[in-house]
Amino acid sequence: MSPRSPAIAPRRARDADARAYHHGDLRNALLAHARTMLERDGPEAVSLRAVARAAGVSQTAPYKHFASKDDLLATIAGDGFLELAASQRVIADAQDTAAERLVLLGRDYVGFATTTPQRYRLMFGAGGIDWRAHPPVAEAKAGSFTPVKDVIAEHLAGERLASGARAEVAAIATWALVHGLSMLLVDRTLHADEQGGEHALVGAVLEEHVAGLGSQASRRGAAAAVR
Amino acid sequence: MSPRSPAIAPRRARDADARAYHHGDLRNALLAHARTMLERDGPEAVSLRAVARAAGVSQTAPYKHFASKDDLLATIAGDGFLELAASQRVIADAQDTAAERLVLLGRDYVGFATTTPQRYRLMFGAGGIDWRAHPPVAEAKAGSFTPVKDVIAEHLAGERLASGARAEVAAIATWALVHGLSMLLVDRTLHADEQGGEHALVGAVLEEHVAGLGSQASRRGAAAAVR
DNA sequence: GCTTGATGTTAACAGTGATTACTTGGAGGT
DNA sequence: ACCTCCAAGTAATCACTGTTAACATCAAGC
Repeated sequence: MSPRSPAIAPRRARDADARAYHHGDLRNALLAHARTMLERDGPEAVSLRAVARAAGVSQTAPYKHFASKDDLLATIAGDGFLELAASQRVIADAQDTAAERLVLLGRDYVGFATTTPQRYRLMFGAGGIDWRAHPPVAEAKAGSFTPVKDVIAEHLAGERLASGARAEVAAIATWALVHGLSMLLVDRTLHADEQGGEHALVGAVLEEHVAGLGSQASRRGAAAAVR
Repeated sequence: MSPRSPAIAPRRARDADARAYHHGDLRNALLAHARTMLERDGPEAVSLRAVARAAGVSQTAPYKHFASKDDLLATIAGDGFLELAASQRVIADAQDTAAERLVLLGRDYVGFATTTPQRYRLMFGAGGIDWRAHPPVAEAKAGSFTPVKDVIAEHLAGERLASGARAEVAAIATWALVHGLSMLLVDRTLHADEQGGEHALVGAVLEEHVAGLGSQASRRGAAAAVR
């Protein structure tokens, strides 16, 4: 994201007086204030004018850096997906068992969601913005899912009956499970502290899921589902 | 929901002229138009004024029937949760195996979500309304989860090691799985037709999950998660 | 038949996203 | 050293939103 950030900052030559006519780094300042307001009030309550006020500029100044309010939010969401993807990639490439990495991936995913819950909500549709209208965001979103998909494939590689379709289903199920858990926590439908804390809850749910993935019973179940 | 609907409609005495000064059944007309616009444009784009226009009434008339826009949306969401809960209850009380009923519950749940996707988004936080500020909605929401919880408890009742905590975790995992799948379908992150259709996808995911729930492996997994 | 209260309407306020036309001032070529 | 150009700021304005206050209407009950 942040496509046009110049390699070397051409402004802010004088270092002292921050309040020139030209702001110096308004784009990033706007993003920072928007992120703060996003996490405080939620995506629906973020106002471009309020962001501009917080940055100390006129209400139309943001339009020199973002085509629209949606464009600003898309930048934040896209950065979020890239951040998530990078974090997941590191875990996926670690040395542990595939099963262990799956649990770690799940913990990391849910942790990402609960650390910046409003951003997570934004990333998954809460502002009513369709990322298909913002291709870089759509790409980053898809990319954030590939580490899980890879590790699932690896986890099921040693199995008989391990068709590609089965790995695909298992990957979708895992994503759905972790995403659903994140959503229920983020919108406060579930309260982690009533379930022994996030660590214990995510651990219990994921260990059960991953163990089930490899079991004889789940193979029978998956086979039965085809009919 | 819809608390104050009179037992017998006291107006619309003359049946012909629909355009009296008093609308006759404005409350329900507003709800109907709101539902239509909700499903067409999403919760974020629903405007109380547009709803009023659609009903052919002044923009402040809705305030005689709803305290605020959020109140109108809360009514729709609450009705949605009641509808979902009723449908789930019927399946939970059917004659099939607990395992079979779990799959049917999942199908029903995902079907509910994908039939009226924008309403489902509204019910789960899109629109930025916190149902804790609308107690009847919060109750209806909690109630829509109990059928699954009951059947999970029943499913695990025959097991050794079947502590209440384990059933609780399994219920949460199941809810998260089905809710996550619904969300991914509803916000078009996933496309059911690329996965063999919704029926096949939900079937595959749920059969695998339910089979895993009862397996030896999942018991080992759940035990391991405690550490 | 008069009063009353629920159900409408009109007018207004503050806040929003966005567009247009303007000003400013720093960077680079001559 | 100057001068031009254009990215990055501003002010004014439009259409729209949620919400409130004050006023109008009409059906029903005493």
